[in-house]
Amino acid sequence: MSLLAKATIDDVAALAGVSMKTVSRVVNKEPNVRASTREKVQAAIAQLEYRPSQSARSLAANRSYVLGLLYDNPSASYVIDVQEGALQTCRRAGYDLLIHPCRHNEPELADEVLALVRHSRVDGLILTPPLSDITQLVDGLVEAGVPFVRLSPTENKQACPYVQTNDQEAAYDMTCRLLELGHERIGFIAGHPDHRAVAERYQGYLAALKESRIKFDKTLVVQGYNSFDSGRECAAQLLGMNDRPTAIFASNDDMAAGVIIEAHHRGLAMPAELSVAGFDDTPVAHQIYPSLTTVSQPITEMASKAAELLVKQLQGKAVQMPAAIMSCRVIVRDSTGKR
Amino acid sequence: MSLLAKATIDDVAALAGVSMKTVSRVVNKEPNVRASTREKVQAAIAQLEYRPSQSARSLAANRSYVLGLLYDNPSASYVIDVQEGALQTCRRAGYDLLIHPCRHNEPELADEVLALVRHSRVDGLILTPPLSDITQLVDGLVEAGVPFVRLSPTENKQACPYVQTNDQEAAYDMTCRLLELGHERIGFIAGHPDHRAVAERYQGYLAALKESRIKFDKTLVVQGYNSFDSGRECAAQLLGMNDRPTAIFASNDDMAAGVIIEAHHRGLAMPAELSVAGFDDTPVAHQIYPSLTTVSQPITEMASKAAELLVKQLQGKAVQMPAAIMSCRVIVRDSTGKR
DNA sequence: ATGAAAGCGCTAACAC
DNA sequence: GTGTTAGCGCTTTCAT
Repeated sequence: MSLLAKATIDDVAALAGVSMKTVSRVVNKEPNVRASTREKVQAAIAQLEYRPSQSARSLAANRSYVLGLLYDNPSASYVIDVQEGALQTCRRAGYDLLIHPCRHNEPELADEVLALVRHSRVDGLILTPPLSDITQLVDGLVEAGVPFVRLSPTENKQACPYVQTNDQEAAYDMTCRLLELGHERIGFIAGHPDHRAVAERYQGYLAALKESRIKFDKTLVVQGYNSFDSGRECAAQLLGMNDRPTAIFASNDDMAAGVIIEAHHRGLAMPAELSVAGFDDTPVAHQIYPSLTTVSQPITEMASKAAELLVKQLQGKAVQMPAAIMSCRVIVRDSTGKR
Repeated sequence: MSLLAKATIDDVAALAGVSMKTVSRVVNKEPNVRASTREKVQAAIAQLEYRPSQSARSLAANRSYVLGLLYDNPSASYVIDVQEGALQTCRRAGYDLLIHPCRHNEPELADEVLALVRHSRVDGLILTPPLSDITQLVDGLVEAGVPFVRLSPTENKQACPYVQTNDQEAAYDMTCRLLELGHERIGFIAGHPDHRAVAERYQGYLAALKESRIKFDKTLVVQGYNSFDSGRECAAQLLGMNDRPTAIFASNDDMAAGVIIEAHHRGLAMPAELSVAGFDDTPVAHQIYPSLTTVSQPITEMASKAAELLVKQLQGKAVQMPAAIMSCRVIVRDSTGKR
């Protein structure tokens, strides 16, 4: 058991018959090492089970090899997926991931995050919605020169590299499907205004209606706040109308679940009397009755890609600013049907 | 903007007119510093906004000030809650948290984790179910002398400090309630055998039945695997019986959600024709129809407490091995009612 | 109660 | 292509 061994770079250098610096070059994949030398060193590393000390290299290089992941999202599954994606890249690139839940409406958020960067030795940050659109935070990071990337930002897109999905297009597709099913009165529950990425899904709904021959009725659009409870309240409002909608499209699954509950309590059969659609494909979507037609996003891939962009940036490689755009896909389940 | 300042321990020492070592004593709350000296130093620290460099102290002290959180749990909300609790303690105690999802049935799990400890400079580990009961892992950590704590272990309890809940008692209570509602045929869906903490809830069900005048019918107990789908399959089996149960108690909420779906598909009214109970109080419990009667555990507090025990251990303080036992509570919602 | 000196294991800057 | 020399900012002895 070589658990106590703790080989250092000097041990490797001695065994390989080279200098410390050469070992360092091999470890850090720097150029200017002869192939044969590299192999000797690698053999020594393997034999001694040498692993560089992160603290030593952090101290010497003044970098932490830690990425910070910032989030303020009530959806546990979203956060877990983002973590998973970020971790995949971190493992590949030799970084650690520091998770940092915070409050997007905390007035001193920017200071808090800058303190994290300064004191908790984080080399760069990954911002997720709704933090991606907190102007004060984004500006603060740019000003302080902190490397960062964002998931699904909706504004200030030149501030940093980012990854996003075609949400609006997917919302457009979903609305078109409902129209094709014969629905003419389609209620829409808008997302939390602070959570721009969700809020903007409304544009897709609008676009689809404009293309159709249906006249837009603004009383069919109600403001939600992304939570199950707000979804239920919005549904109560929509379903209480004299000429109630035959379909309701909620900007996320939690709200759609609220719609379904409210419909159950009103004794409405779904999809016979009411079609319901959501967005996100969270676990609840297939755990409720009827199972929810929704839109799935490649969250893990987005996060993994975002972390890659950040690592590239940290390695000094130019990152293409036009960013990565990934595709959502509509998942049809049992909650939608013909009018 | 003192963002570039980067005061070091020398700067503080100079300003306070003391030696580096004295500053170090103050920062680390060591004894043998006169109160007046301490104050001078603290003033200097405040004025310079000094924060110790983690990498420097890690290198010098040969500790990382990082705790590792290990998990392999399909419930995103459980993991998020555990993270939150662990983070609370980490923030207070000056530690960082490294998250490490893994596979409990991976044959080389123990080696993987030991490599993490050895190379990723983690001072101690927090194990969550079902990892808390992976004998090979637990034994490996003990043998290697790695400090660790566990959440909800069911065996080998002397191996390390731990925190647990009175699951079995809560399962007993829940079963009693169903009996009081007049149910005489209560189906039970057991938890995944690998996930001992969940699996042992069965004992509570058994105990309650034994105390009652109801005769135990083993055909009412089916083996689940903690997932929604397995819950649904088990429900299909139970509800397909000639003399089907009037209540079903599933060992966790995901399986209970599966039961509810299956009942919907069979056109059974709940709770009129079937009562359903779950365990865990995950978000889905109040998002489904009917809302689910279940048991709530103080997950965040457990994780926070566990991290505290670990930190104490790392600080060399003796940890009381009898460990902390926290209470669950039954939450009655709409899925249960009189027979 | 306080201080001086010696590293911790690595990278950076500059030789050669 | 490779080696030498200084630190990075702390904690640890061990003095005093």
